[in-house]
Amino acid sequence: MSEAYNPKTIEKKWQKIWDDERAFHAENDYTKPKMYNLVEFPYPSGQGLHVGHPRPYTAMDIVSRKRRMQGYNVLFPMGWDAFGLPTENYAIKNHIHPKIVTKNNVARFKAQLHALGYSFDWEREVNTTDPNYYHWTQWIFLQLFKKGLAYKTEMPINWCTGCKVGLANEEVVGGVCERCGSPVIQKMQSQWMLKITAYADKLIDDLDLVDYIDRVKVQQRNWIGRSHGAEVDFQIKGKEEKLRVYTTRPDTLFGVTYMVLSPEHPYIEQFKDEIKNYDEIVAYREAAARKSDFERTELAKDKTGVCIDGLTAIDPVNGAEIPIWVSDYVLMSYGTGAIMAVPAHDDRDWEFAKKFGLPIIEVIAGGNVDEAAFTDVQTGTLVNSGFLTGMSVEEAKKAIIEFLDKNGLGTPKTNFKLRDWVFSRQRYWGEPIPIVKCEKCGYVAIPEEELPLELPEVESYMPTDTGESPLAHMTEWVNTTCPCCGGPAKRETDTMPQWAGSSWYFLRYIDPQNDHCIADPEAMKYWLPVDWYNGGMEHTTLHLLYSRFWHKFLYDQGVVPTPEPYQKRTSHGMILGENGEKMSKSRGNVINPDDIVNEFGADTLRTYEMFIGAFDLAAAWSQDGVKGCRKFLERVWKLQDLVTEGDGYTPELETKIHQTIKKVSNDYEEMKYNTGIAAMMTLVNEFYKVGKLTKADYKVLITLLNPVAPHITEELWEKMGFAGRLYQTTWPEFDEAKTVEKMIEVAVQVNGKVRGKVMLPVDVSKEDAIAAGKEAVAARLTGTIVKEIYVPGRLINIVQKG
RNA sequence: GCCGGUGUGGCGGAAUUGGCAGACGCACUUGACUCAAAAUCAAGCGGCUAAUAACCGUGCCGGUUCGAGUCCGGCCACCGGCACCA
Repeated sequence: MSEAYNPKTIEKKWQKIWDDERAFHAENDYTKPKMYNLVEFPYPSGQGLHVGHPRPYTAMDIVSRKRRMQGYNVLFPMGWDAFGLPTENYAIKNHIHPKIVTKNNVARFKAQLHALGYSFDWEREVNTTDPNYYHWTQWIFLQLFKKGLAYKTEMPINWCTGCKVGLANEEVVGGVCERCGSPVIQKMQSQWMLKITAYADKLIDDLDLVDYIDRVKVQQRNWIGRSHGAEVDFQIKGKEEKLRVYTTRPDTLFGVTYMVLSPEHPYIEQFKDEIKNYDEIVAYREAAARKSDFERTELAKDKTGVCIDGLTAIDPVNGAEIPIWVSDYVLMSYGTGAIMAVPAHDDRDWEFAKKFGLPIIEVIAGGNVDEAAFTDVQTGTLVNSGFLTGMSVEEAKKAIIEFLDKNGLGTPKTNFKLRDWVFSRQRYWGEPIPIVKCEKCGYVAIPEEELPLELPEVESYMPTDTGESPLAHMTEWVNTTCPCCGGPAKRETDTMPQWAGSSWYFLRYIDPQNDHCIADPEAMKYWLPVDWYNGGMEHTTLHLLYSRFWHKFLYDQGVVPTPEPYQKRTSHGMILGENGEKMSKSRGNVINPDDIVNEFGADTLRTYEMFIGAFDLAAAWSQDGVKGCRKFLERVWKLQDLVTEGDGYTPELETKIHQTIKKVSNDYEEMKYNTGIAAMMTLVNEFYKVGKLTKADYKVLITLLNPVAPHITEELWEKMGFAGRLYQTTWPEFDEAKTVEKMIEVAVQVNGKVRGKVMLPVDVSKEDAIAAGKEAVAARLTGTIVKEIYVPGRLINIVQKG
């Protein structure tokens, strides 16, 4: 009898051996086929590891371990995304330097990850708060600055009243701060911006080059929000000036019955003398400005507006004189801040026209514009539209854009919803922006030799209500000289957002110690792109988009060798509490992974998280389910007592073994871990049914299981006296011919209902199969047979009438 | 409102993509072992049934097909994202 399975000792033992043997170190051996697997590096929070972390980490660990055994040079690194507000807030509250807080948190996270037995190459560990790392984050910023893609501008920003910091649009969710839930207000502030919009087209188009799961691509496309249309000029009656609008439906130009300006449109000021009801319009503008984001959303259905008395526009295609309104349903921040309204074919314009009694002119037949706007672009035909009449929407669009262009009345135009990236944060615990402001020279980059520009020590990390970073109080640090003219200058005191360090970290893993550049170009050429990147859906329009942007910029600068950073992107589902709700302290349903490791072992936790359900869907925790997985590992452990000497597979299980190798190998690659584990459970059950197994049988089982449960299998490998280490062995092969059963049970249906079964040889002819099937259900064949179907290896269906 | 996802036993979930619905696991029931319990092992386990008979059964309604969880049309519910983007 073998001794009891004791994960505590086994797991520590093997973790030490793997460390000592540098088992998972990825060499820059360019002769071997490579695979670069990436998981999102964690933010080392004070709470420690969450049970959500091991799900993606174990999944990619499985793929990495399997591919190593298949001969790949696998890079599977880990690091720390350690700048960020929670650390800073904790530091303020407890009067500890954020550096110390970070160090402690990293140590704890690392110990926890280590205890889970991941095959990370710890020699390539990176930390975004390390000056040797953020040296290169700053360097990338300087390249962006030099190419005009980083600029400073005074603009209204999203100001979180809780965190006292500016936020990117992507960080504001439903009018409140994504992180702390405090209300977000608009505040004028001078901000560093990154021109991500310059890459909007490439960020959409190049999605065709990569293998991302569809929902990621769809979400990125929607977020970037590209639309094709035209800008059209409307003459303002009696003036030189024209009113320029953006429309995606220039084909409806004959149906324009009014125009709308955004309340902030400059023409309101410019033509204030002509506008007879100027006071009324200013009052409307002020009322609109006072609306909170929440109110604007809530009131979206109920349109408001004021007609400008004294200004009208002329329709460029038919000379009609059109009133101009002001309404807050038109945004200054998109297009030209003004629209042509076609109530017959736009829902919003239709609502507005109905409310204010404006005319509705149908120009596309196909609907009933008295009832609702007709917005279908597939089926309608143009009417009441001069030279466009009779055309389809598509034809009309082409024709009108050509017409406008030729006559100087408008131009084709593409617009995006994507805005530039607000890159300043008024906080301490981030990368200093390596720029100084000189009275004479303006904003000047600090010389690259001076990088890294390190964070100075400050007395207080407290953020301020004035919107200034804590760094602003460090006068001896702030006051410096201009690298350009030598005159007095001030350092930028804003820091970078947390997204900065994570936008390029996968490059640094390739060559983490390099002092001369981001990473050695030869090494990047070998390792890039990342072959497989798994991460959370919540990062789709943030981190994933930002890092694609930076990578594309670096590609254009010749720094990196590939246009896209990640070849394949997959995403895992969330782990929910036992009650099916999101885990949180306030709900009291948090599971601590340390407790599971202590009670059941890391291998059990890993197995359970992979067995819990489909990898891409959310799944609720179940403590009983954890026990079930421990039981499975116990059964694998105890099989050692049933092992007999012998080279080949147990004859009666040979087919099953080949099938299992095939199934598990495929399932790991397709992230169907739950069914792969189920297949191994079935095989274990078969071994117990037979009552014995050969060494060869056992070898296959523990090799297949190794990526999921690496410690127990490595221990069993040693106990069985197999040569070398399990992690160094090769992945088992299957013989396709041997995965096929010789005799197959086939269902026999009569009129589509199963009425019997027959055992048939796999290669039976259709005629013989049907004959055997008829015999099996002879008693039921009372009518006239009209059809006989045989699906090889599956079923026979006899269709009869009467 | 728009976009995406999901809906299958008491529960988590399978189903080779149009071919025997419920693999695997949990929970439960019964039996063995035990003074007893736990653990372990064995058997059972969708509903209706005396039944291993028949029938019903994959959110709802309809359709295509010899055959539908899977395809088509029309709904409903829940989850996630976006939200006056012209």
